[in-house]
Amino acid sequence: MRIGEVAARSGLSRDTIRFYERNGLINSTKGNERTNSYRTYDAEVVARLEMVREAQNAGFTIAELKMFLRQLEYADGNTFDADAFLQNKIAEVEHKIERAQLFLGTLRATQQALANKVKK
Amino acid sequence: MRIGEVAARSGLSRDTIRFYERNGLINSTKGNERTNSYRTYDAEVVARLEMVREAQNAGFTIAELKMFLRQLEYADGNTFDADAFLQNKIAEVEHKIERAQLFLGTLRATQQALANKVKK
DNA sequence: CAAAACCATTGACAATGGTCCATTGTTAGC
DNA sequence: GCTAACAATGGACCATTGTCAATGGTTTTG
Repeated sequence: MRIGEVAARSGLSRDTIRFYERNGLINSTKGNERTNSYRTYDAEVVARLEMVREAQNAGFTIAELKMFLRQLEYADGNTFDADAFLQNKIAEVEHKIERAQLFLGTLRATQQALANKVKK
Repeated sequence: MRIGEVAARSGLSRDTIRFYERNGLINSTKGNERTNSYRTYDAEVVARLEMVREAQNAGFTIAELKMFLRQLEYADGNTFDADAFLQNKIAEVEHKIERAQLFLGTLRATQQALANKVKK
């Protein structure tokens, strides 16, 4: 499929998709028609973009994502790095979740306090 | 206390603290000595900076934090906005946590897949 | 009292994650 | 065949979140 369709399916702008491609998060091939220079995207990139969004939400930077996705691809030779990297990231995300839950408590308490103030 | 102590206690740089103050996340007063222009910080700002860090971790931008902290201060008149704002934010953080947990699953699965590949 | 450490202010710089624009070319629909 | 919509490329631009350096003054300390 072409970039427009990827954009429509993923909800991202074409510019963003190209930006991600420049940064190595996805890739495309040259397309058959030799009349143009349009790129062709595999259907799987949509899923991949989905994952990118999840990972970003979890605090991954684009540089980290690039590494992570490379590991998904051909995790053969340098598996040591990959494992350590993942281990780190997992711990990081876990920690982040814990702290978010704490903060959620703060938010709820604030809401509560506010409600009381109103009733009074 | 002066900015240096705040920095030491909070673990943030003086520049960052000033940056936060410029952006309305904390404030200071003028200090008694009229020989200098040093600012004085209340002890509570350290706790406040702590909360700022938590909130940022949970995805708050500085602009949002500013609003939130203002509500904590004098949530009297416009409590409607504050409540809606908090409600929104709570839902947002909850959603974020859920997604982070999903992604954590992906990370673990990847780690698992990698481990299997190695054993093979 | 001299030097080291601290403070305020200003403005430049930087990294991250995009977004927008202009230009040029291609394709699709009427 | 014309026009609208789509695509590629390059570079400018943007907001956010800080960080750094220069300058000029103040305080602390040995």
